[in-house]
Amino acid sequence: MTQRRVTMADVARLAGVSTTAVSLVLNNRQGTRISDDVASRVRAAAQELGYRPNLTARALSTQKSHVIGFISEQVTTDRLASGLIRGALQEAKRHNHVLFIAETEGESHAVDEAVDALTDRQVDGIIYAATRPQTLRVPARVGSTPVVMLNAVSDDVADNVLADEFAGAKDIVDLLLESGHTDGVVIVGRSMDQPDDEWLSIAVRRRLAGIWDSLSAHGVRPVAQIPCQPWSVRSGYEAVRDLLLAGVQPHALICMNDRLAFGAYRALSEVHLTPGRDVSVVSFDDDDIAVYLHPMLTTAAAPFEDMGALAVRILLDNNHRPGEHLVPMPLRVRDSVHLNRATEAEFTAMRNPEPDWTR
Amino acid sequence: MTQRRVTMADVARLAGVSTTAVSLVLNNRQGTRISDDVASRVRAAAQELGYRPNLTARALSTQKSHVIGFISEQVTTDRLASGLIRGALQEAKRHNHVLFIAETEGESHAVDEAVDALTDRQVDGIIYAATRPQTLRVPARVGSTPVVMLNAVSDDVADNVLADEFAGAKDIVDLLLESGHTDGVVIVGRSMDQPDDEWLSIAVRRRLAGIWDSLSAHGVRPVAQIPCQPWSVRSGYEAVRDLLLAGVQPHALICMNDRLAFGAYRALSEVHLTPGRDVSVVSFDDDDIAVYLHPMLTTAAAPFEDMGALAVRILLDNNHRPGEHLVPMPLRVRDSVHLNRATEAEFTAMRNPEPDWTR
DNA sequence: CTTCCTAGGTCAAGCGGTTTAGCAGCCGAT
DNA sequence: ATCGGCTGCTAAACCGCTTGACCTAGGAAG
Repeated sequence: MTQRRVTMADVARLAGVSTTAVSLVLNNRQGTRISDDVASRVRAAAQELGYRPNLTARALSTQKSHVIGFISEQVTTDRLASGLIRGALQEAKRHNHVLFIAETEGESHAVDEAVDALTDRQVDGIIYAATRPQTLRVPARVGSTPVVMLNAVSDDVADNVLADEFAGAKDIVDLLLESGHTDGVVIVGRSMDQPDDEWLSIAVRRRLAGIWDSLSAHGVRPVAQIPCQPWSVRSGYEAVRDLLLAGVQPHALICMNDRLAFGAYRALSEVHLTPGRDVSVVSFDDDDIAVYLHPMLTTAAAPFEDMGALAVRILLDNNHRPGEHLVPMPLRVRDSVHLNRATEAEFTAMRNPEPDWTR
Repeated sequence: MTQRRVTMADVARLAGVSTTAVSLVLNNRQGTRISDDVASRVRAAAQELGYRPNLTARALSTQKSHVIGFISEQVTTDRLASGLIRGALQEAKRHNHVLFIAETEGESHAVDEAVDALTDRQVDGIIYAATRPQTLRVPARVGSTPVVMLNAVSDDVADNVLADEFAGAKDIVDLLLESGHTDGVVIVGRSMDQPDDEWLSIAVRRRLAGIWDSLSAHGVRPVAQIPCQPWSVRSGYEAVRDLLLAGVQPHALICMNDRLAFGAYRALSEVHLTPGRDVSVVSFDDDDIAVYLHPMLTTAAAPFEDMGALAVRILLDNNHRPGEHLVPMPLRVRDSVHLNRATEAEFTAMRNPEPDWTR
């Protein structure tokens, strides 16, 4: 029951050596002169007793806890924070680190509390993850603990990792246009000349820039651009419904995210237009709903897991060059874009080998 | 830069007392005789220096880390693990605890690794969360660290928290039947007399029992029961499509989960039957997709957040009575069941005040 | 004038590791 | 014989906090 955990002293006693020797052997430190005889005795003893080092004690002594703090506005919400966490988790594990998780729900006093709770526990670094890539102030009180912003930007913090929105947008629109869908292009979610507002985060800005870069490279002008305030299913539905009511016949929809696309699908099906046949649709994020849709959505995936992993790597690598780290957005080529022969050949390899229909 | 963190010794020096005094004051321990004068000097000094205790050191000394380990098969996946984590997180925070997260992806060696990683860090307790309420063996090597199973059951572990599937099922089917939908009842997902298989977890068993309890209490016999192997969107679609093809006209669908319901919706709409008008649909889990559906799904919600919170409370309360802890499943009364006057009055209060359409 | 409380603290030994300085023995060179 | 240098290992300080044992001065009691 209250069996004391076996300590280094126990191992030392059994092996008939000092704890120093045990420490040196078990951490197999180079450059220290320990005989093979002692080394093997120590190892045998440790093995026999089932010794495991107490990492709390080690942390106290070495000032390295092998723990990373992960502060996030929310831990739940579709793939977003989940993906970031999951990526960070796996990368941390490979480096024998463990993750503290804290949630702030956007309240700034909660951020301070979380930072305190983590630094009080000697974390080796802090990852601050936001649900939307915004510029935000990170609490000054981080002391000497390194911080990296994940899916966010801060003036005070050197490192931040973001999705490569520009390239992703360019790629997915290239796919659309090179499949021949250059007429009747509609952008759902935002117009280029719409005035700036709180919604215009860095991510949106770049996503839009990528779209336009591709459009003008192909000499294409959209027939309509519809701003939407929240990027919700309802907004997408209303936007496309109104468009159809106004008599516009779209042939290619560029939706600013998957939720808008979901709404667009509904509006299209109401007038018996089938996505992927009558209208090609591309979108962003690869939200969970993307594969629930019928036909499944072709979308530029937000690479959350990769981003989370990269954040950890940056934190652990103390001679990386600081700055902005962009993670590519992989294209999920599914069924909402009708491919022509050329693009079929080029993009077919990108298809999900096994769409997770069965989930 | 490399500014040393202020320690208790610093505070003691500034206040002109011993570290013992500082410790006693700052932890305001009762029954120790410290003058008000000293106490206030200590507090002032701590305040002035911005002292924060080093919790690693404290943990080493007290053998209590104020950290809880959370091992989960997956951290992501729709509301499931996310909800459990989120609930645990918030409850932990209220008790000044922090959560370590570890993920196993179902591999058993990963479980051992995770347990080691956590116990090496002196966690005060471990929560083991599964994605499906199964009976599973928990590694023996947990030593003296208490464990609670979350959404799972183990013979070796005393405490486990589960959703109250029986009551939830009974409630949601009561709602359906008392709204007058007693003819043409179809159970989608499992038949009562289906042979046991790996899918028949405790949760499913109880859910089914609750359904039948309600049915027989109301003297209702379903016109059909359709087993489905994975409870996926596709299965639900195929099940209902085949049913309709066979000429059965359902008026009330009891779907074993929301994904099946999603598929059922599609099959119904193909023959121009509208859920909530022509056919009432009830379901389980309150998955994310439940509110994306049109009309929104009336479902018995899996109370993941409450379950996570309860697990933490159990772990921290060392004189609770051990055993099985059931958490009620709240009904989400939305639009897929056509209510009659009586049930309207009774259940209308349960409606979500603000459906999160806008997400 | 001792003795005994008691109020008000302090000392020092942990907790379980890491790490620096140093010690003993042995050998070859001077 | 002396000295320096190497090899192989240990003593002890330290990381920052907690805690049971102990110490001291002042007043009350004898």
